[in-house]
Amino acid sequence: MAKGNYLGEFELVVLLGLARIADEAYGMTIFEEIKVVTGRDLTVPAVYVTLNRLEKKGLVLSRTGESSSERGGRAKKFYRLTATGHESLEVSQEMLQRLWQGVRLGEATSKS
Amino acid sequence: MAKGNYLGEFELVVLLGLARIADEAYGMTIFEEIKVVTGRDLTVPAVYVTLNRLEKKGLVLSRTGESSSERGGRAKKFYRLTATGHESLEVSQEMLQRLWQGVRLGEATSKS
DNA sequence: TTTGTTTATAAACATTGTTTAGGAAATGGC
DNA sequence: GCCATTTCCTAAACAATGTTTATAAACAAA
Repeated sequence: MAKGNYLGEFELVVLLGLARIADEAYGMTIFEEIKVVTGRDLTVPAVYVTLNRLEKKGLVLSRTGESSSERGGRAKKFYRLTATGHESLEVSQEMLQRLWQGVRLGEATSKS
Repeated sequence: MAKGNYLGEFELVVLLGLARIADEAYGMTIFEEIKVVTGRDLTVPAVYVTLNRLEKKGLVLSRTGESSSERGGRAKKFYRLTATGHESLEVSQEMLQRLWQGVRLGEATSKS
């Protein structure tokens, strides 16, 4: 396992997408949430792959929903954050906040 | 090239480390800055590898410093952000801000 | 049983993250 | 000069994460 075990870029995005959804979050919902909020051009499987990896790492947990969707379709897998996933978010947040503090993005970057 | 071309997790960290240093930023300085600000347990080569990749992508630019360090030692490579690198930071910042907004980290995550 | 819908997985490949080992370029003492 | 030491950087390999393409599971309705 990696040294610090920090969240990858997309892992963070998916985790935040999940965290934003109050209830009954599953693959498609998370996909939509990310797409809407970020405008990012992602694909559905990308989200699934990442959710599976996050689950393997213990950052999220899933339960399989009851079979009957409105009309047809495979059962949903609902996700939620674990305590560890929650902590990972906090760690990422703190680290990024500290790094961003002291950065002035609006000014000249090249003078020489 | 990747779809959205977003900054990787460590790429962002290095870019921010660089951005925080007003002048004469080079490998060791950036390494130290990241270490001090984040408390992260990184290695020097990790920073160099990433700087090289960022330069290849046009996000940073380097110039080789004059040879004379205090007493002995190879010449430094000073780095600065390019306009593109600057934009990448802005894009990352906006995306993360939007995602974080609406996330309440202080509350219960599991109820069922 | 066939068709259509929704959701999810599998496998492969590309990029990024991290480590281990070593080389380049300078200084100072002998 | 030659050798040891200091400082900084590179190379190559491997591990983890990001992304795509193709495909399958599970159900409803015709």
